[in-house]
Formats: sequence, C-alpha cells, structure tokens
Amino acid sequence: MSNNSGFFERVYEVCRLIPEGRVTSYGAIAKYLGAAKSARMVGWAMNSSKKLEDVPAHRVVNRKGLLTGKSHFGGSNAMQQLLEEEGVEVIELQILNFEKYFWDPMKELSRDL
DNA sequence: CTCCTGACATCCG
DNA sequence: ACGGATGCCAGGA
Repeated sequence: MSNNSGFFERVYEVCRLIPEGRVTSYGAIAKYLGAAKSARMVGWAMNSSKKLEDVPAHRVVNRKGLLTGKSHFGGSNAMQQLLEEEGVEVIELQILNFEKYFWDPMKELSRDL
C-alpha cells in the first residue's frame, strides 16, 4: 500500500487520511513524502484522483489556504461548499483560520508511523 | 519516442 | 523585498 513505487499513490493515501473539517497544503503532503519541491506533483496527483472517490481533493489547498484547484471541481464553488459543509469557513475560496483547520500529515501521521 | 505541461513551493539573484 | 528560475514525476499531444 504505502510501499507503492508511485509517488501519486502515496499522495492519494495521505489525502484519504485527511479528517473531515480539516485541510492541508500541497507542500505539507509533498514534504511528508520527502519532496517539498514536488508540491505541483501533489496537485497533478489530485488531477488523477478526480476519478477516485477515495481522495477528498477539496481538502487540499495551497500554502495560502486558497482553494486553487476549485477550477477542477466543475468550475464552480463546489470545493468551497464541500469545505463549508464539513465545518470549514471559506470565503471566496480562502479558508479562514487556515492554521486552525490545517492538518499536517507529518505531524498527525507521525504518531502512528 | 520526445517535449511540455501540470491544482505549488522554495532558492537564488 | 521582489522577481525569475528550478525541481520533482507522470501523463498527454
């Protein structure tokens, strides 16, 4: 599972582990995988994950807490709505109290790994 | 088969 | 401090 050779597979795994009402950034996931510079790969992985229901890409935002990938959610504010439904306050694709809702895989998953 | 792009982040100048 | 260039992997044309 987590021993997959694919970089994407690891990204999917982390995304699935994101609890509801929580958000994380591409850089956090990338850094957790050991490739902070591969943050764009994380986004690209999400692109593939669009067809995967197990990957809540709407919980993954950029370092600014901005829902950059909302364009991939049908071109609507669906991404923002999903987050609001989970209890995350989002105004104009910008997450309020980003650090408060921020879920760090390195920090959270580090306990079990 | 080869080149470029892709939902970002970080370093160098 | 700000701007431009680089980096990672994989898929699409």
